[in-house]
Amino acid sequence: MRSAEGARSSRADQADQRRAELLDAARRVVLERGLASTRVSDIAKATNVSGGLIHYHFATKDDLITAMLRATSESEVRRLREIIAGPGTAIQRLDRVLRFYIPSSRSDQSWILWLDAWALGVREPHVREILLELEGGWIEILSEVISQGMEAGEFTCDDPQGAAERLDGMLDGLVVRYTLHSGAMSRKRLLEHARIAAAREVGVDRSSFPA
Amino acid sequence: MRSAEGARSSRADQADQRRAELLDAARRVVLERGLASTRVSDIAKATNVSGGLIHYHFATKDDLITAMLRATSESEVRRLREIIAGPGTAIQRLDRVLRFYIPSSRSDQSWILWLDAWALGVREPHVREILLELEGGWIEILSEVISQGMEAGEFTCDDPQGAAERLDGMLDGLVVRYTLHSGAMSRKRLLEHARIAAAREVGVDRSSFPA
DNA sequence: GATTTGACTGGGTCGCCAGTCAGGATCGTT
DNA sequence: AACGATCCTGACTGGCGACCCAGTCAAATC
Repeated sequence: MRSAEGARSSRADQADQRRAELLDAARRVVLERGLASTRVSDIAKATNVSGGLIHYHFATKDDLITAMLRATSESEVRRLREIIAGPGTAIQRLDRVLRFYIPSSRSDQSWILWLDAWALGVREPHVREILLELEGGWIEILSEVISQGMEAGEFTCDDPQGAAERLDGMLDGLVVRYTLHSGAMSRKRLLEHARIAAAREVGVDRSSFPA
Repeated sequence: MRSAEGARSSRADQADQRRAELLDAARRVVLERGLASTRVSDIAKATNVSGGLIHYHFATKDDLITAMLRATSESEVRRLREIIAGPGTAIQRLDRVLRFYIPSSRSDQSWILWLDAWALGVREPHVREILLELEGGWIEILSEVISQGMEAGEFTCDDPQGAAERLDGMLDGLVVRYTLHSGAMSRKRLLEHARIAAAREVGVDRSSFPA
């Protein structure tokens, strides 16, 4: 069942690559145009591919969108895990997580995707499930860093899970505000709020955070 | 330009009433079906009215939706103002605000509207403006109650505005979680989080809140 | 080198839905 | 009563967009 094990470009590989390419284009197009006004043909155009090909690889538009959201969510959680496995004190890692949460600049509109997904998730159980896993991932990571800090004697916290839920919620809410009305909430102020709240939750002084 | 000042049912009144009725139906339909799959004809059906009539009172569907969101937002802010103008100690009023924030039961899905509106607001400046006013209203009210409490000597807080922003953000984020996955976050737990965070922000003990 | 399999094209179809329009009913005014 | 303004109806349309399909082409297999 194939020429040699060195074969890098079998038919299956080609299909996988094409699917990944389509997911990528889908993400870009949805970010740019919004879920509501994204057409299958837009994604086809962005990939320089015929409209028919989309439906060859994905049965329906919903399938494509759902797969794209799943892929994005999984890659986000993967990067998060790398962060908390990284070097530094617990507070440094916590700070890195907070900064990863927050859009890195005015032009980073990646959160738009999740605003669309939240609205979609209300009606679509598959999407809702993806969102549940993503949020669960965030909370778990936060709670894990806090526990690490407690073991290291850096932090004090009698309910890491609860603290993680509160922090995660606050960041979600503030990022919505920042994404929608960046004029009313600067990135600096957002990060400051995050550090103040996090410092309180883990029982350290706000000045313990890096400048 | 009219019979007597006692006239309660002039043509203008009738039109106003019909418009209000349509806005109300629009809200119900959007909550039930979601913005994305709400048709103008659905709203017409829900009002027992012809499709054409909608476009007699509202030029476009967008106009109708925007007006509905504006009306809903304004009524929400109005009710909020009543709460903080009400009786009781500052902490009682603060608690009332928190409880007004949180959906009153599993079946209260009113927040779905704002999830849809957030996604819409990314592309529609008019909607974004409404959202800005609504959030601004919440933050202002929170900050006002906190200030009242400080004047009364109940609270300590060196940045009421910042505290209000953090609380508002946290509640937004947690309510999203509650609305989307009520299984992962009970109303009780949500309220508990709100009280813990609020107590910290205003420098009182969590036990100061009503049971 | 013949045949099969899989990737891909592009035109077509079919249903849906916002918005239009011509006309009808009802109200207020004179 | 007559008339104009306003409210309302329901059939219609024009465009759009997801999905289908018949056919092409190239790579894999025999």
